[in-house]
Amino acid sequence: MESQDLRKAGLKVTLPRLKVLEILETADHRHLSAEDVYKAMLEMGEEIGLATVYRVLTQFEGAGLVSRLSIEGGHAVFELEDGSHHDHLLCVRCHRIEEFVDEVIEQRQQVIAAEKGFEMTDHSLYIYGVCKHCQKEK
Amino acid sequence: MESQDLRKAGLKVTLPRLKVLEILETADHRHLSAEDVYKAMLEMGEEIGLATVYRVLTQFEGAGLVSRLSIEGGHAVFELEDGSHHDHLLCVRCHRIEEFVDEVIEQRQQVIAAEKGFEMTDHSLYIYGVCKHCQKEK
DNA sequence: ATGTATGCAAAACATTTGCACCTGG
DNA sequence: CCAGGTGCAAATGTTTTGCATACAT
Repeated sequence: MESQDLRKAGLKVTLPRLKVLEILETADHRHLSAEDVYKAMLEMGEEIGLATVYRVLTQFEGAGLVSRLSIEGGHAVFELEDGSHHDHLLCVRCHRIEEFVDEVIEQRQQVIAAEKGFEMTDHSLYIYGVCKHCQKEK
Repeated sequence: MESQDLRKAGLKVTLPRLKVLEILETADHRHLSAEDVYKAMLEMGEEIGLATVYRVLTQFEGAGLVSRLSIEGGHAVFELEDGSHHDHLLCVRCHRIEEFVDEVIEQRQQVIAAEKGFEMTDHSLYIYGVCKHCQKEK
């Protein structure tokens, strides 16, 4: 029951929050923009303001329930946090997003940060390309 | 003489363009936002509109004279293109930006893209951390 | 009750665009 | 001279905020 997750995060269990969680869990793609969530809510027949969606997603991010991807080109995208770190591959044609994990890269990053005298706190890696699907199409 | 570079790119050699190039070449840091360039121009006593800075930088990007970094947190940053591909390390405290090249990571990215059936067109990698300098300060 | 959450509209940002005027070749 | 470039102001798109109202505990 996700109400617990909300309470644990110090957030009151409200309808909008539960609905946003539900959408993140049941949507066909794991990666949704605030706008996507907003539209999905309306389609579900739930009243909500876009501002609330942003507020809720930001709070969820702070609580570690979701993570925010900062993709090139304006709007942010959110995904449910499942504890497993991973990076992303993005199709420049259809905007499909895939995930991957690569230990070699993870380690090299540590080494590079150390070489430069940085205490690494985070990193972001996006590989852009044309996915299988879109290659066929033309 | 950089007028040549402009002409080669099919751009008229105008004062604003030359000045923007000059600022990119002589600024103390290699990485400047449009706003930074704009302010530098004004300080130099040159009249320019912010819109022009954006237009010029975008054209330069198209011409391969500069590249655009899409860092987290809103505004884009531009650097003079020197032909050598590299990625970036960013200090989360002082916002210093350092560059690095790592063949191992470059290759792994190719492999990952291939495994996922992507034709890789580009990638963006940013390592965030606390730089040497900022570690001492506190 | 009472401190949070919400919705709406307005503000804030970074960036882009329309348009009349100016300028380089 | 004339296509292309510039400045300004207004438009854009995304995200944030102020404030009065509504709700969870």
